[in-house]
Order: sequence, then structure tokens, then C-alpha cells
Amino acid sequence: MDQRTARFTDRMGSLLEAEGFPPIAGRLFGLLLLRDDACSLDELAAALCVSKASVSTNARLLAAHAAIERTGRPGDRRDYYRVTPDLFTRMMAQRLARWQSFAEAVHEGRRSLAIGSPDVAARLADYEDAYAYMTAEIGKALRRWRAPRKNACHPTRRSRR
Amino acid sequence: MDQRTARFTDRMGSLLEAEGFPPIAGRLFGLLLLRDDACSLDELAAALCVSKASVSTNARLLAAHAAIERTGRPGDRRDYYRVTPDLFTRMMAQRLARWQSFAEAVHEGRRSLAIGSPDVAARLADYEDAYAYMTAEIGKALRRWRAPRKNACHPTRRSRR
DNA sequence: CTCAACGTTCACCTCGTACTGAACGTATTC
DNA sequence: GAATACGTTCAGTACGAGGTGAACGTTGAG
Repeated sequence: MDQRTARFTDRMGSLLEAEGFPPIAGRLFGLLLLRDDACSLDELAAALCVSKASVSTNARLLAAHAAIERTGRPGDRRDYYRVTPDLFTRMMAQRLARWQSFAEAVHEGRRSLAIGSPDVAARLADYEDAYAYMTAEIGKALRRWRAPRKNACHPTRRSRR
Repeated sequence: MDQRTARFTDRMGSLLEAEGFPPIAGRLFGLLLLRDDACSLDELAAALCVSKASVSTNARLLAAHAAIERTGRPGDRRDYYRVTPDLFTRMMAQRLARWQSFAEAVHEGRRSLAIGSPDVAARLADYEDAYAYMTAEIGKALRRWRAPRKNACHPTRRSRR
């Protein structure tokens, strides 16, 4: 892996790490962003200079979060990984889900807690409303974004290798 | 602190922790969400059963992220903290900034890397576009949200205590 | 000036997390 | 069946982050 690529994967690693992923998961993701065809575990381990065990663990972690996906090849027993085609949509969905958790926590608090102050009650109500509004708006924006460019993002294409 | 309140602050703690904050910062935030007037460090430390040092550190961390803010009281040398009035807007702004970092990383990669595959080039371009589009849309939605309810969220009010 | 009440900083410790190499289970190929 | 090539799991380890208590600097009151 050349130096510029390493810079890119490292940077992606930091960003994903800030989102709560292990460092290697981030670098793995960054690397796959630059590969046009799916990669095997050994290939990834070699490129990132980490153990195959780490790649296995982190790849399954990323797959669980739908950031990458596992594929196979006919006549090949190995696992291959690539970024998911509708990556952006999935990441957004994940973000919305997190916000949903926030809104639920606030809602639950409003319901179960005896809130004395009307100010606090208003603040929580507003907070919850804001999340509801924003998730709805983002959902709409997301549909508008996808609509005109269905499948235009990552044309499925036979591998070149 | 009663049990239901503890449940709420703990839950907020977990959620904030998932966003990259220390556990205590999250609980601190959750607690302040429920207080209608600003709290002193000792008050917070007592309520959360943690050291004053931790409260000090985490309060300044949250303040640096504009989730809470520090206030004073005339004739009182102590520091008081409360949630920021325009909390939701600020949190959104922070999220947009993170996405901006992502978009920049991708942009930088597109610029500096020699990308062989047209598929990869298209993917990165689309990825970057998607972030730009979404941040713009969220910005618009945010302005629409704030517009009709300026200052309606947290009416400034003399403290009751 | 002295003393007390603050907030902050620092060294220490603890605990969880991430990574590794080796062992393991499994499936495919001679 | 034996051997090989996979992916996964597991014990061990190193490292970093978070929290604490004590020391520190500062400010204000008596």
C-alpha cells in the first residue's frame, strides 16, 4: 500500500474511531472504499499489516453495521468483502436510529419522571419534538436524494480482476 | 437522587457514551436536562456520587462541545452549569461538522489519490455529493424549525430556588 | 494577614478494549 | 483418509481512557 493510500485509510480510521468503531475497522473501511472489487481476508490483512484475526473480527463488525458486506465467488471458498452499494443511505439510517434512541429516552423520561418545573417539561417536550421533526425531514430529504439516481451510484459490474 | 432519575441519567450516559463522551459526561448532561436552574459543581458531584474533579473535567468538556454552559451568580464565586438554551441546534451543528470532516476526507482522497477504477471514482464522487446534499438539506430544515419558534424553547426565567 | 472556599491539575490506579498468535473446527482436494 | 486452506475463537497482553484523592493556585471574607 502506497503512502497516500495509507494516509487516506488512516484518516478514515480516525473518523470511524470517533464514531465508536475500533481503529482497524475504520482503516478497513477506508481501504474497501478504494477497491473496486471485493477483497479476501488475507488480502486485507496483508494490505493493512494486521493479523487475519483482527480483519475477521472487524469485518464482521462492519458487516453487522451494514457498512460493508460479505460476498462469495463461485468456485472459491474464501470470503470477500466490499462496501455496501447503498452505503450512504445505510449510514443515514443508522444515524436516524441513534437519534431515535435519544428521542425515546427523553420520551420515557417525560412519562415516568415527576417533573416539577414547567420549564423542564417544556424543554424536554421541545427536545423530543425537534428530534421527531428532524428525523422526518431527513427521511424526506433522503428519499428525494435517492429517487432520481436509483442504482446510479454503484453500478454492479463484473469484476475486472 | 431517586431511582427513576438515576435510570434516566444512566440511559443518557450510555447514549452520550456511544457518541464518544465519557460516561460521567453523559450522566452529567442527563442530570442537567432535568434541572430548571443551574447547578454548582459540588451539587452535581453529590447528585452523581462522583468526585468533584470528574465533574469539573467533564463539565468543561461538555461546555467545550456547547452542550452545557457555565454561568455565574452575582455575589457567588462558584461556577454553575446548565444545558444550553439552543441545545438541539448546537448538537445538530456538531453532527454536521463531523459529516463535513468525512466529506473533506473523501474529497482529499479523490484529489490526491490516483484512482484507477472508474467505479471507485464514481462511488467517491457520489459519496461526497450525498454528504454535501444532506448537510445542505439539514441546514435548511434546521432553519425552518427554528424560524417559527425563536426563543420559545427555553424561556429565560428567574430561578425558583 | 489568615483562613476558608472555590476550581483545576496532577500522579496514580483501575478497568475495559483492541490486537495478536496459536489452537480449533470445518470443508475441500488429492 | 490425509492434508491443506479457509474462517473463527480464545487466552494473553499491551495500551489508553476514565476516575479518584491530594496537592495546588486563586479569590474573597473576616
